[in-house]
Amino acid sequence: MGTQERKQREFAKREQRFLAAARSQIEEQGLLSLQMARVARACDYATGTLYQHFASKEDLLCAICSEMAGKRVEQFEKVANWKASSRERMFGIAVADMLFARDNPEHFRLHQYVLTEAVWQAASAVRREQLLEANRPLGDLVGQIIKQAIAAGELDSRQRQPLELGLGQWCLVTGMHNLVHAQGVLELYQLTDPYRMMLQQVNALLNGLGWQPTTDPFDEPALRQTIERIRTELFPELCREASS
Amino acid sequence: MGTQERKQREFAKREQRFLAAARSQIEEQGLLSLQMARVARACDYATGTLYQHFASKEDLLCAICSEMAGKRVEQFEKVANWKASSRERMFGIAVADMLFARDNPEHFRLHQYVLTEAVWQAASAVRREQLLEANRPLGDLVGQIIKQAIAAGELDSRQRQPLELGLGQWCLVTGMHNLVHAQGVLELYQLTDPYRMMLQQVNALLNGLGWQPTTDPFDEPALRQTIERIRTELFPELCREASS
DNA sequence: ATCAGTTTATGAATCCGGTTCAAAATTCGC
DNA sequence: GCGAATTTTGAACCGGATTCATAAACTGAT
Repeated sequence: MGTQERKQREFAKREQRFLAAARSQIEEQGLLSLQMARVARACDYATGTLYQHFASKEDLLCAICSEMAGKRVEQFEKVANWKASSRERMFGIAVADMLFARDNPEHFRLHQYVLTEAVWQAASAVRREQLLEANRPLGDLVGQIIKQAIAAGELDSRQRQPLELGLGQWCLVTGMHNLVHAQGVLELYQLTDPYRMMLQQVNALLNGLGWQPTTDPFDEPALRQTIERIRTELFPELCREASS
Repeated sequence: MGTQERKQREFAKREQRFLAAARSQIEEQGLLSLQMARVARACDYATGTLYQHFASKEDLLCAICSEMAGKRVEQFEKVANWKASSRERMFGIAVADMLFARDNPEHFRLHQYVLTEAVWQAASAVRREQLLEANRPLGDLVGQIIKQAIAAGELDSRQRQPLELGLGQWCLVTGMHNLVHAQGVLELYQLTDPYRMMLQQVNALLNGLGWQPTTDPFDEPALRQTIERIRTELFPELCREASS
């Protein structure tokens, strides 16, 4: 029966509208002043209708995060399918994330907030699962790259699971996203251009894992050139300057 | 005049009591159900009195974080003053943090929450500054170790600022604390014993930076032995098992 | 087209807990 | 001991998330 499906489609569409409205409110006024009633009003619905979709405000935030995660996965996919060495692609993952962070400044802030105990617990189990699932491909893609590196003899697995080897870069990148959003911390130590530094450390880490071919992490011109190449080849639509 | 000072002391003491009460409530019932009125009641004061000390709930959380940061600094100091090579001390910092995380399971959860935009903005400027200052020694101590490593010829600075070189480990550790507290993420990829993996990646990173003497990150017995040595020599009071 | 039954939308009322502030209690200086 | 100044009190206030009784819309059968 077609009516059933049409309804479902319309329901899904409405959810999109709610999510878009919420996102735009966050972008304009910050996470702090997001109000459920306003989101509903902005889409010409009553508050209660919004609650047909989201069990709570935190649930809504979780859903926004899942949506964004999809976009991030797309960027990771481009890198994973890139015709380049395993090492270049692994490094490309970090670059992609840096570009993603610049293109979606609110995303990691929100992500950080959502993963907080207080928020996480207040979201529905379904949404939590959904967010985890939306993020799973990120790990899977990185895992693939690592497997290929091992198969190609460019990395010695040392009998580790693929993701175990990639965990360091994962944490390094996550940690930097955090640091960047922690108002005042980087300033405290006068660290500027954090993502450039992050990429240097990523290269050092990959060298330390023995991932071939090794590169000089502190060769700045080469670093800039690599970043530029990745941007133009894989993300031509992101045309902003390379400087942080 | 002595009365003035006595008052100040008593005021400070009361603040301690409030902080302790809040901490114990968080420990017992979770961040979610911390209530200002309950904290005040638990210390036999009225709600308003609590607000003489803390401008807001978030302000209180920030203060708790600062207090804990002091304890963390003490642990870092022990490592920094340890009679051991620069490389061992740098690695020791990561171990100290791992032990701290086990000993204070709530700390990093809270820290993560407090650094969130929504919470950070709601704390008073004074508290924010105080928290940053409480954390500054962490970076300073690491910076010292790095300087000494360079001076001793165990690390090539490549004309970087000390902390720039240490940023990778910093992010790696921070990222892991985050991951560990993000319910469900590690399970998703069946990663167990995350801190052991973190320490391996730290060693790989230090190797990649050319920090002498290099070690084999995946030599498990050696890793366990090193951790055990650090624990017994520096943190005899933390006597729990080494397994995660 | 009409009707009973069912689903969905509405938004005012409820609830919750953080925050305030006028009144009460205490302390201070004399 | 007394009036002024300071501190404490906790009930009232307030904002905003959430609920739910009611109204509206839809469904499918006659």
